[in-house]
Amino acid sequence: MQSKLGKILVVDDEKDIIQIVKYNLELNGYEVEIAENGVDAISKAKSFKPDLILLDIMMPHKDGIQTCIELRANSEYDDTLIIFLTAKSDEQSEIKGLELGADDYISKPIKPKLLVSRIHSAFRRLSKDDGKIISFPNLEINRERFLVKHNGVEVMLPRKEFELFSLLASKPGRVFLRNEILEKVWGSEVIVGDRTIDVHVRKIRQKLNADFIHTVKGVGYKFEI
Amino acid sequence: MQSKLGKILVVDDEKDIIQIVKYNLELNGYEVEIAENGVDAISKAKSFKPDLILLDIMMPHKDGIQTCIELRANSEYDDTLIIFLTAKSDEQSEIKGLELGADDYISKPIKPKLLVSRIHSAFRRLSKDDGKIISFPNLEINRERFLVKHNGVEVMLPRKEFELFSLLASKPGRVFLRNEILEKVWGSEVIVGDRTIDVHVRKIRQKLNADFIHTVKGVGYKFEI
DNA sequence: TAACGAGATTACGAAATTGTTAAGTTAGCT
DNA sequence: AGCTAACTTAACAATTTCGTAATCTCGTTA
Repeated sequence: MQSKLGKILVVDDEKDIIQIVKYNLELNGYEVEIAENGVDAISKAKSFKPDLILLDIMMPHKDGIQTCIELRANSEYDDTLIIFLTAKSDEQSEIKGLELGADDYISKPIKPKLLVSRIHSAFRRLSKDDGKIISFPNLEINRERFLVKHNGVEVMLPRKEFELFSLLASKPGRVFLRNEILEKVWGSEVIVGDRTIDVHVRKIRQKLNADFIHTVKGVGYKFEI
Repeated sequence: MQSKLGKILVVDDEKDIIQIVKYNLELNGYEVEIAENGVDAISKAKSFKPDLILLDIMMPHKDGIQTCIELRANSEYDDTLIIFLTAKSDEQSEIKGLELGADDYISKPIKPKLLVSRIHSAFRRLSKDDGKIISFPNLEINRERFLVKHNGVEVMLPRKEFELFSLLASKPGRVFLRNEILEKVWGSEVIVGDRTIDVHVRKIRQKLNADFIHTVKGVGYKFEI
Protein backbone atom coordinates (compact mmCIF):
# COMPACT_ATOMS: atom_id res chain seq x y z
CA MET A 1 0.00 0.00 0.00
CA GLN A 2 1.26 3.39 -0.93
CA SER A 3 1.80 6.10 1.59
CA LYS A 4 -1.01 8.61 1.99
CA LEU A 5 -1.00 11.55 -0.35
CA GLY A 6 -2.49 13.89 2.19
CA LYS A 7 -5.10 14.36 4.88
CA ILE A 8 -8.50 15.73 3.97
CA LEU A 9 -11.27 16.82 6.27
CA VAL A 10 -14.69 16.58 4.63
CA VAL A 11 -17.36 18.77 6.15
CA ASP A 12 -20.97 18.37 5.08
CA ASP A 13 -24.27 17.81 6.83
CA GLU A 14 -25.55 15.29 4.32
CA LYS A 15 -24.26 11.84 5.12
CA ASP A 16 -24.78 10.54 1.60
CA ILE A 17 -22.48 13.15 0.24
CA ILE A 18 -19.88 12.50 2.86
CA GLN A 19 -19.89 8.83 1.98
CA ILE A 20 -19.46 9.40 -1.73
CA VAL A 21 -16.69 11.88 -1.24
CA LYS A 22 -14.92 9.86 1.39
CA TYR A 23 -15.05 6.74 -0.74
CA ASN A 24 -13.59 8.45 -3.77
CA LEU A 25 -10.87 10.24 -1.92
CA GLU A 26 -9.75 7.18 -0.05
CA LEU A 27 -9.70 5.25 -3.29
CA ASN A 28 -7.24 7.81 -4.55
CA GLY A 29 -4.89 7.54 -1.67
CA TYR A 30 -6.01 10.29 0.65
CA GLU A 31 -6.64 9.92 4.34
CA VAL A 32 -10.11 11.20 5.17
CA GLU A 33 -11.76 12.48 8.34
CA ILE A 34 -15.31 13.81 8.45
CA ALA A 35 -17.30 16.47 10.26
CA GLU A 36 -21.00 17.26 10.05
CA ASN A 37 -21.06 20.96 10.75
CA GLY A 38 -18.86 23.97 11.27
CA VAL A 39 -18.43 23.59 14.99
CA ASP A 40 -17.45 19.98 14.57
CA ALA A 41 -15.15 20.91 11.70
CA ILE A 42 -13.18 23.35 13.76
CA SER A 43 -12.64 20.87 16.50
CA LYS A 44 -11.71 18.05 14.12
CA ALA A 45 -9.34 20.36 12.28
CA LYS A 46 -7.55 20.96 15.52
CA SER A 47 -6.88 17.32 16.20
CA PHE A 48 -6.66 15.89 12.70
CA LYS A 49 -4.56 18.66 11.20
CA PRO A 50 -5.74 18.14 7.64
CA ASP A 51 -3.83 19.40 4.63
CA LEU A 52 -7.09 20.26 2.95
CA ILE A 53 -10.62 20.96 4.11
CA LEU A 54 -13.60 20.35 1.85
CA LEU A 55 -16.22 22.63 3.27
CA ASP A 56 -19.92 22.68 2.50
CA ILE A 57 -21.37 26.15 2.66
CA MET A 58 -24.89 25.52 3.87
CA MET A 59 -24.83 23.74 7.16
CA PRO A 60 -26.55 23.98 10.52
CA HIS A 61 -24.40 24.96 13.50
CA LYS A 62 -22.13 27.45 11.80
CA ASP A 63 -22.11 27.63 8.02
CA GLY A 64 -19.10 27.11 5.78
CA ILE A 65 -18.40 30.77 5.24
CA GLN A 66 -18.24 31.49 8.92
CA THR A 67 -16.17 28.39 9.51
CA CYS A 68 -13.73 29.49 6.84
CA ILE A 69 -13.41 32.92 8.39
CA GLU A 70 -12.63 31.41 11.75
CA LEU A 71 -10.10 28.98 10.34
CA ARG A 72 -8.35 31.65 8.37
CA ALA A 73 -8.12 33.83 11.43
CA ASN A 74 -5.95 31.19 13.01
CA SER A 75 -2.46 31.15 11.62
CA GLU A 76 -2.15 27.50 12.51
CA TYR A 77 -4.10 26.81 9.32
CA ASP A 78 -2.14 29.04 7.02
CA ASP A 79 -0.96 26.11 5.01
CA THR A 80 -4.27 24.34 5.01
CA LEU A 81 -6.14 24.39 1.75
CA ILE A 82 -9.83 25.14 1.91
CA ILE A 83 -12.17 24.17 -0.89
CA PHE A 84 -15.83 25.06 -0.75
CA LEU A 85 -18.34 22.46 -1.71
CA THR A 86 -21.77 23.73 -2.42
CA ALA A 87 -25.07 23.38 -4.15
CA LYS A 88 -25.31 27.07 -4.78
CA SER A 89 -24.23 27.83 -8.27
CA ASP A 90 -24.57 31.31 -6.99
CA GLU A 91 -21.63 33.39 -8.13
CA GLN A 92 -21.94 35.82 -5.30
CA SER A 93 -20.98 33.24 -2.79
CA GLU A 94 -18.19 31.97 -4.99
CA ILE A 95 -16.54 35.31 -5.00
CA LYS A 96 -17.16 35.81 -1.36
CA GLY A 97 -15.75 32.39 -0.61
CA LEU A 98 -12.57 32.86 -2.54
CA GLU A 99 -11.95 36.26 -1.09
CA LEU A 100 -12.24 34.83 2.35
CA GLY A 101 -9.28 32.66 1.74
CA ALA A 102 -10.70 29.60 0.13
CA ASP A 103 -8.51 28.10 -2.55
CA ASP A 104 -11.11 26.65 -4.86
CA TYR A 105 -14.78 26.00 -5.26
CA ILE A 106 -16.57 22.88 -6.37
CA SER A 107 -20.29 22.81 -7.13
CA LYS A 108 -22.71 20.06 -6.40
CA PRO A 109 -23.81 17.72 -7.71
CA ILE A 110 -20.44 16.17 -7.21
CA LYS A 111 -18.74 14.35 -10.05
CA PRO A 112 -16.15 12.09 -8.46
CA LYS A 113 -13.55 12.40 -11.19
CA LEU A 114 -13.75 16.14 -11.24
CA LEU A 115 -13.55 16.27 -7.49
CA VAL A 116 -10.43 14.18 -7.39
CA SER A 117 -8.73 16.09 -10.14
CA ARG A 118 -9.43 19.44 -8.51
CA ILE A 119 -8.05 18.16 -5.28
CA HIS A 120 -4.98 16.77 -6.95
CA SER A 121 -4.30 20.09 -8.54
CA ALA A 122 -4.89 21.96 -5.32
CA PHE A 123 -2.24 19.83 -3.70
CA ARG A 124 0.07 20.37 -6.61
CA ARG A 125 -0.30 24.10 -6.20
CA LEU A 126 0.40 23.80 -2.52
CA SER A 127 3.58 21.83 -2.97
CA LYS A 128 4.77 24.22 -5.63
CA ASP A 129 4.14 27.05 -3.31
CA ASP A 130 7.29 26.66 -1.29
CA GLY A 131 8.74 27.85 -4.57
CA LYS A 132 11.24 30.60 -4.55
CA ILE A 133 9.71 32.36 -7.48
CA ILE A 134 6.20 33.64 -7.91
CA SER A 135 5.54 34.58 -11.49
CA PHE A 136 2.90 36.17 -13.63
CA PRO A 137 2.89 37.30 -17.25
CA ASN A 138 4.72 40.56 -16.67
CA LEU A 139 5.74 40.22 -13.08
CA GLU A 140 8.11 37.97 -11.26
CA ILE A 141 8.81 37.89 -7.57
CA ASN A 142 12.02 36.13 -6.72
CA ARG A 143 12.26 35.36 -3.06
CA GLU A 144 15.71 33.94 -3.38
CA ARG A 145 17.11 37.08 -4.89
CA PHE A 146 14.85 39.52 -3.15
CA LEU A 147 14.03 40.99 -6.48
CA VAL A 148 10.86 41.98 -8.25
CA LYS A 149 10.94 42.10 -12.01
CA HIS A 150 8.19 44.10 -13.63
CA ASN A 151 8.02 44.29 -17.43
CA GLY A 152 11.62 43.23 -17.54
CA VAL A 153 12.82 45.89 -15.14
CA GLU A 154 14.29 44.72 -11.89
CA VAL A 155 13.09 46.60 -8.87
CA MET A 156 14.62 46.30 -5.47
CA LEU A 157 12.20 46.61 -2.60
CA PRO A 158 13.32 47.12 0.98
CA ARG A 159 12.67 44.23 3.30
CA LYS A 160 9.27 45.08 4.74
CA GLU A 161 7.92 46.14 1.41
CA PHE A 162 9.20 42.99 -0.20
CA GLU A 163 7.76 40.79 2.48
CA LEU A 164 4.42 42.50 2.34
CA PHE A 165 4.28 42.31 -1.42
CA SER A 166 5.31 38.72 -1.65
CA LEU A 167 2.86 37.77 1.05
CA LEU A 168 -0.02 39.27 -0.88
CA ALA A 169 1.21 37.81 -4.15
CA SER A 170 1.54 34.37 -2.65
CA LYS A 171 -2.22 33.99 -2.92
CA PRO A 172 -3.47 36.16 -5.73
CA GLY A 173 -7.07 37.24 -5.26
CA ARG A 174 -7.17 36.32 -1.63
CA VAL A 175 -7.89 39.17 0.73
CA PHE A 176 -5.50 39.49 3.62
CA LEU A 177 -6.92 41.14 6.69
CA ARG A 178 -4.86 43.91 8.18
CA ASN A 179 -4.31 41.78 11.25
CA GLU A 180 -3.08 38.93 9.21
CA ILE A 181 -0.61 41.14 7.42
CA LEU A 182 0.68 42.58 10.65
CA GLU A 183 1.04 39.12 12.10
CA LYS A 184 3.00 37.76 9.18
CA VAL A 185 5.15 40.66 8.17
CA TRP A 186 5.76 42.30 11.50
CA GLY A 187 5.29 39.35 13.82
CA SER A 188 3.03 39.09 16.78
CA GLU A 189 5.14 40.97 19.30
CA VAL A 190 5.81 44.08 17.32
CA ILE A 191 3.17 46.72 17.57
CA VAL A 192 2.94 49.35 14.91
CA GLY A 193 0.44 52.04 14.19
CA ASP A 194 -2.60 51.95 11.99
CA ARG A 195 -1.20 53.75 9.01
CA THR A 196 1.98 51.75 8.71
CA ILE A 197 0.60 49.19 6.32
CA ASP A 198 -0.94 51.86 4.12
CA VAL A 199 2.32 53.65 3.83
CA HIS A 200 4.16 50.54 2.80
CA VAL A 201 1.47 49.68 0.30
CA ARG A 202 1.79 53.14 -1.12
CA LYS A 203 5.53 52.80 -1.54
CA ILE A 204 5.16 49.49 -3.32
CA ARG A 205 2.55 50.90 -5.69
CA GLN A 206 4.81 53.80 -6.36
CA LYS A 207 7.95 51.80 -7.01
CA LEU A 208 6.28 49.33 -9.32
CA ASN A 209 4.10 52.08 -10.61
CA ALA A 210 1.25 49.69 -11.16
CA ASP A 211 -1.78 48.65 -9.19
CA PHE A 212 -1.19 45.08 -8.25
CA ILE A 213 -2.40 45.76 -4.76
CA HIS A 214 -6.09 46.38 -4.37
CA THR A 215 -7.72 47.86 -1.34
CA VAL A 216 -10.74 46.11 0.12
CA LYS A 217 -12.21 48.75 2.32
CA GLY A 218 -12.84 47.80 5.87
CA VAL A 219 -11.15 44.47 5.37
CA GLY A 220 -7.65 44.48 4.00
CA TYR A 221 -5.65 44.21 0.80
CA LYS A 222 -5.34 41.72 -1.97
CA PHE A 223 -3.00 41.13 -4.85
CA GLU A 224 -4.40 40.91 -8.33
CA ILE A 225 -2.93 41.48 -11.74
CA MET B 1 30.56 -7.02 0.39
CA GLN B 2 31.76 -3.78 -1.04
CA SER B 3 30.41 -0.47 0.14
CA LYS B 4 27.60 0.94 -1.95
CA LEU B 5 28.55 2.92 -5.00
CA GLY B 6 25.54 5.15 -4.74
CA LYS B 7 21.83 5.33 -4.12
CA ILE B 8 19.43 4.99 -7.01
CA LEU B 9 15.70 5.53 -7.02
CA VAL B 10 13.99 3.58 -9.78
CA VAL B 11 10.61 4.91 -10.82
CA ASP B 12 8.41 2.91 -13.15
CA ASP B 13 4.86 1.66 -13.11
CA GLU B 14 5.70 -1.73 -14.59
CA LYS B 15 6.81 -4.10 -11.89
CA ASP B 16 8.67 -6.38 -14.28
CA ILE B 17 10.89 -3.58 -15.37
CA ILE B 18 11.53 -2.48 -11.84
CA GLN B 19 12.60 -5.99 -10.94
CA ILE B 20 15.02 -6.32 -13.84
CA VAL B 21 16.55 -2.95 -13.23
CA LYS B 22 16.76 -3.37 -9.49
CA TYR B 23 18.39 -6.76 -9.84
CA ASN B 24 21.03 -5.52 -12.22
CA LEU B 25 21.84 -2.40 -10.31
CA GLU B 26 22.14 -4.18 -6.99
CA LEU B 27 24.34 -6.77 -8.63
CA ASN B 28 26.64 -3.95 -9.55
CA GLY B 29 26.84 -2.49 -6.11
CA TYR B 30 24.20 0.18 -6.05
CA GLU B 31 21.63 0.67 -3.33
CA VAL B 32 18.17 0.70 -4.87
CA GLU B 33 14.81 2.07 -3.79
CA ILE B 34 11.71 1.93 -5.94
CA ALA B 35 8.64 4.01 -6.63
CA GLU B 36 5.69 3.29 -8.86
CA ASN B 37 4.61 6.74 -9.93
CA GLY B 38 5.61 10.35 -9.82
CA VAL B 39 3.88 11.20 -6.59
CA ASP B 40 5.46 8.27 -4.89
CA ALA B 41 8.82 9.16 -6.43
CA ILE B 42 8.80 12.63 -5.00
CA SER B 43 8.02 11.39 -1.55
CA LYS B 44 10.62 8.61 -1.73
CA ALA B 45 13.19 11.05 -3.04
CA LYS B 46 12.62 13.15 0.03
CA SER B 47 13.35 10.36 2.45
CA PHE B 48 15.80 8.23 0.49
CA LYS B 49 17.91 11.07 -0.89
CA PRO B 50 19.10 9.19 -3.95
CA ASP B 51 22.17 10.21 -5.92
CA LEU B 52 20.42 9.26 -9.10
CA ILE B 53 16.81 8.85 -10.18
CA LEU B 54 15.85 6.58 -13.05
CA LEU B 55 12.55 7.99 -14.17
CA ASP B 56 10.04 6.44 -16.50
CA ILE B 57 8.19 9.01 -18.56
CA MET B 58 4.80 7.45 -18.98
CA MET B 59 3.20 6.80 -15.63
CA PRO B 60 -0.13 7.32 -13.94
CA HIS B 61 -0.26 9.76 -11.02
CA LYS B 62 2.11 12.35 -12.39
CA ASP B 63 4.27 11.49 -15.38
CA GLY B 64 8.03 11.54 -15.49
CA ILE B 65 8.30 14.90 -17.17
CA GLN B 66 6.17 16.59 -14.55
CA THR B 67 8.03 14.77 -11.81
CA CYS B 68 11.33 15.94 -13.22
CA ILE B 69 10.11 19.52 -13.36
CA GLU B 70 9.08 19.40 -9.76
CA LEU B 71 12.29 17.81 -8.62
CA ARG B 72 14.39 20.30 -10.48
CA ALA B 73 12.41 23.15 -8.96
CA ASN B 74 13.68 22.11 -5.58
CA SER B 75 17.27 23.04 -5.00
CA GLU B 76 17.60 20.17 -2.58
CA TYR B 77 18.04 17.96 -5.65
CA ASP B 78 20.53 20.09 -7.48
CA ASP B 79 23.10 17.39 -7.14
CA THR B 80 20.79 14.53 -7.97
CA LEU B 81 21.18 12.97 -11.38
CA ILE B 82 18.02 12.27 -13.30
CA ILE B 83 17.96 9.77 -16.14
CA PHE B 84 14.82 9.19 -18.14
CA LEU B 85 13.83 5.67 -18.94
CA THR B 86 11.28 5.26 -21.63
CA ALA B 87 9.75 3.21 -24.35
CA LYS B 88 9.25 6.22 -26.55
CA SER B 89 11.99 6.36 -29.11
CA ASP B 90 10.40 9.69 -29.69
CA GLU B 91 13.04 12.37 -30.09
CA GLN B 92 10.72 15.10 -29.08
CA SER B 93 10.50 13.85 -25.58
CA GLU B 94 14.22 13.24 -25.44
CA ILE B 95 14.93 16.85 -26.11
CA LYS B 96 12.22 17.97 -23.78
CA GLY B 97 13.56 15.70 -21.08
CA LEU B 98 17.10 16.91 -21.35
CA GLU B 99 16.01 20.51 -21.39
CA LEU B 100 14.13 19.96 -18.21
CA GLY B 101 17.30 19.10 -16.43
CA ALA B 102 17.61 15.40 -17.00
CA ASP B 103 21.16 14.18 -17.37
CA ASP B 104 20.68 11.29 -19.75
CA TYR B 105 18.13 9.22 -21.49
CA ILE B 106 17.87 5.47 -21.85
CA SER B 107 15.35 3.79 -24.16
CA LYS B 108 13.47 0.64 -23.54
CA PRO B 109 13.72 -2.21 -24.08
CA ILE B 110 16.40 -2.17 -21.46
CA LYS B 111 19.68 -3.89 -22.05
CA PRO B 112 21.17 -4.51 -18.64
CA LYS B 113 24.78 -4.02 -19.64
CA LEU B 114 24.06 -0.79 -21.40
CA LEU B 115 22.01 0.44 -18.47
CA VAL B 116 24.75 -0.25 -15.99
CA SER B 117 27.42 1.33 -18.11
CA ARG B 118 25.39 4.50 -18.66
CA ILE B 119 24.80 4.78 -14.96
CA HIS B 120 28.45 4.21 -14.19
CA SER B 121 29.41 7.00 -16.50
CA ALA B 122 26.75 9.31 -15.12
CA PHE B 123 28.24 8.82 -11.67
CA ARG B 124 31.69 9.36 -13.04
CA ARG B 125 30.60 12.68 -14.48
CA LEU B 126 29.02 13.66 -11.19
CA SER B 127 32.06 12.91 -9.10
CA LYS B 128 34.18 14.97 -11.42
CA ASP B 129 31.64 17.68 -11.29
CA ASP B 130 31.82 18.60 -7.64
CA GLY B 131 33.95 21.11 -9.45
CA LYS B 132 36.80 22.72 -7.76
CA ILE B 133 36.53 25.66 -10.05
CA ILE B 134 33.76 28.18 -10.34
CA SER B 135 34.21 30.35 -13.36
CA PHE B 136 32.71 33.40 -14.96
CA PRO B 137 33.78 35.50 -17.95
CA ASN B 138 36.46 37.44 -16.15
CA LEU B 139 36.57 35.69 -12.86
CA GLU B 140 37.65 32.26 -11.78
CA ILE B 141 37.50 30.80 -8.33
CA ASN B 142 39.69 27.81 -7.78
CA ARG B 143 38.71 26.00 -4.64
CA GLU B 144 41.54 23.60 -4.82
CA ARG B 145 44.24 26.21 -4.82
CA PHE B 146 42.48 28.87 -2.80
CA LEU B 147 42.99 31.22 -5.67
CA VAL B 148 40.86 33.82 -7.32
CA LYS B 149 41.78 35.02 -10.77
CA HIS B 150 40.25 38.30 -11.81
CA ASN B 151 40.92 39.67 -15.29
CA GLY B 152 43.91 37.41 -15.50
CA VAL B 153 45.38 38.55 -12.21
CA GLU B 154 45.69 35.99 -9.49
CA VAL B 155 44.63 37.14 -6.08
CA MET B 156 45.24 35.24 -2.93
CA LEU B 157 42.51 35.47 -0.35
CA PRO B 158 42.97 34.34 3.24
CA ARG B 159 40.84 31.43 4.29
CA LYS B 160 37.76 33.09 5.74
CA GLU B 161 37.60 35.59 2.96
CA PHE B 162 37.96 32.86 0.42
CA GLU B 163 35.32 30.70 1.98
CA LEU B 164 32.91 33.56 2.24
CA PHE B 165 33.50 34.59 -1.34
CA SER B 166 33.23 31.14 -2.77
CA LEU B 167 30.10 30.45 -0.77
CA LEU B 168 28.40 33.48 -2.25
CA ALA B 169 29.70 32.70 -5.72
CA SER B 170 28.47 29.14 -5.55
CA LYS B 171 24.96 30.41 -6.23
CA PRO B 172 25.19 33.64 -8.12
CA GLY B 173 22.22 35.87 -7.51
CA ARG B 174 20.99 34.01 -4.52
CA VAL B 175 20.84 36.04 -1.34
CA PHE B 176 22.56 34.47 1.63
CA LEU B 177 21.22 35.54 4.98
CA ARG B 178 23.78 36.65 7.51
CA ASN B 179 22.89 33.65 9.64
CA GLU B 180 23.41 31.33 6.79
CA ILE B 181 26.81 32.79 6.11
CA LEU B 182 27.83 32.52 9.73
CA GLU B 183 26.63 28.96 9.86
CA LYS B 184 28.49 27.88 6.76
CA VAL B 185 31.70 29.82 7.01
CA TRP B 186 32.16 29.98 10.74
CA GLY B 187 30.16 26.97 11.84
CA SER B 188 27.35 26.83 14.31
CA GLU B 189 29.37 26.85 17.50
CA VAL B 190 31.55 29.81 16.84
CA ILE B 191 30.10 33.12 17.82
CA VAL B 192 31.47 36.22 16.28
CA GLY B 193 30.42 39.81 16.47
CA ASP B 194 28.06 41.68 14.24
CA ARG B 195 30.57 43.47 12.14
CA THR B 196 32.77 40.53 11.32
CA ILE B 197 31.05 39.62 8.10
CA ASP B 198 31.04 43.22 6.93
CA VAL B 199 34.71 43.56 7.50
CA HIS B 200 35.46 40.46 5.51
CA VAL B 201 33.19 41.60 2.73
CA ARG B 202 34.99 44.89 2.70
CA LYS B 203 38.36 43.23 2.37
CA ILE B 204 37.20 41.07 -0.49
CA ARG B 205 35.76 44.05 -2.32
CA GLN B 206 38.97 45.87 -1.76
CA LYS B 207 41.28 43.12 -2.91
CA LEU B 208 39.35 42.35 -6.04
CA ASN B 209 38.53 45.97 -6.38
CA ALA B 210 35.20 45.17 -7.96
CA ASP B 211 31.67 44.88 -6.72
CA PHE B 212 30.81 41.27 -7.08
CA ILE B 213 29.25 41.28 -3.66
CA HIS B 214 26.01 43.14 -3.29
CA THR B 215 24.40 44.10 -0.04
CA VAL B 216 20.72 43.41 0.52
CA LYS B 217 19.96 45.51 3.51
CA GLY B 218 18.25 43.79 6.36
CA VAL B 219 18.74 40.46 4.66
CA GLY B 220 22.21 39.51 3.64
CA TYR B 221 24.64 39.48 0.73
CA LYS B 222 24.63 38.08 -2.74
CA PHE B 223 27.15 37.51 -5.46
CA GLU B 224 26.44 38.95 -8.87
CA ILE B 225 28.66 39.86 -11.76
C1' DT C 1 -24.94 68.68 3.08
C1' DA C 2 -22.24 68.16 7.16
C1' DA C 3 -20.17 64.77 9.78
C1' DC C 4 -17.84 60.59 9.68
C1' DG C 5 -15.00 56.49 8.63
C1' DA C 6 -11.41 54.45 6.08
C1' DG C 7 -7.71 54.90 3.42
C1' DA C 8 -4.05 57.79 0.72
C1' DT C 9 -0.29 61.03 0.86
C1' DT C 10 3.49 63.51 2.53
C1' DA C 11 7.33 64.75 4.89
C1' DC C 12 10.35 64.04 8.61
C1' DG C 13 12.89 62.18 12.56
C1' DA C 14 14.07 57.85 14.88
C1' DA C 15 15.83 53.39 14.51
C1' DA C 16 18.17 49.85 12.33
C1' DT C 17 21.71 48.25 9.44
C1' DT C 18 25.92 48.46 7.04
C1' DG C 19 30.53 50.64 5.87
C1' DT C 20 35.06 51.96 7.35
C1' DT C 21 39.02 52.41 9.94
C1' DA C 22 42.11 51.31 13.24
C1' DA C 23 43.38 48.97 17.09
C1' DG C 24 43.54 44.53 19.56
C1' DT C 25 44.24 39.08 19.54
C1' DT C 26 45.78 34.82 18.30
C1' DA C 27 48.45 31.20 16.11
C1' DG C 28 52.20 29.76 13.67
C1' DC C 29 57.02 30.55 12.36
C1' DT C 30 61.81 31.52 12.82
C1' DA D 1 60.79 36.03 22.21
C1' DG D 2 59.76 38.64 18.08
C1' DC D 3 57.41 38.84 13.79
C1' DT D 4 53.66 38.42 10.65
C1' DA D 5 49.34 37.35 8.63
C1' DA D 6 44.76 36.33 9.67
C1' DC D 7 40.97 37.32 12.36
C1' DT D 8 38.04 39.96 15.58
C1' DT D 9 36.38 43.69 17.78
C1' DA D 10 35.30 48.34 18.86
C1' DA D 11 33.95 52.80 17.72
C1' DC D 12 31.98 55.92 14.88
C1' DA D 13 30.29 57.46 10.22
C1' DA D 14 27.13 56.92 6.49
C1' DT D 15 22.98 55.09 4.70
C1' DT D 16 18.74 53.17 4.40
C1' DT D 17 14.58 51.80 6.19
C1' DC D 18 10.74 52.37 9.14
C1' DG D 19 6.98 54.36 11.73
C1' DT D 20 4.14 58.32 12.82
C1' DA D 21 1.73 62.44 12.74
C1' DA D 22 -0.62 65.70 10.15
C1' DT D 23 -3.35 66.53 6.37
C1' DC D 24 -6.07 65.10 2.23
C1' DT D 25 -9.58 62.56 -0.41
C1' DC D 26 -13.57 60.22 -1.20
C1' DG D 27 -17.62 57.70 -0.52
C1' DT D 28 -21.28 56.88 2.96
C1' DT D 29 -24.54 58.03 6.39
C1' DA D 30 -27.42 60.81 9.37
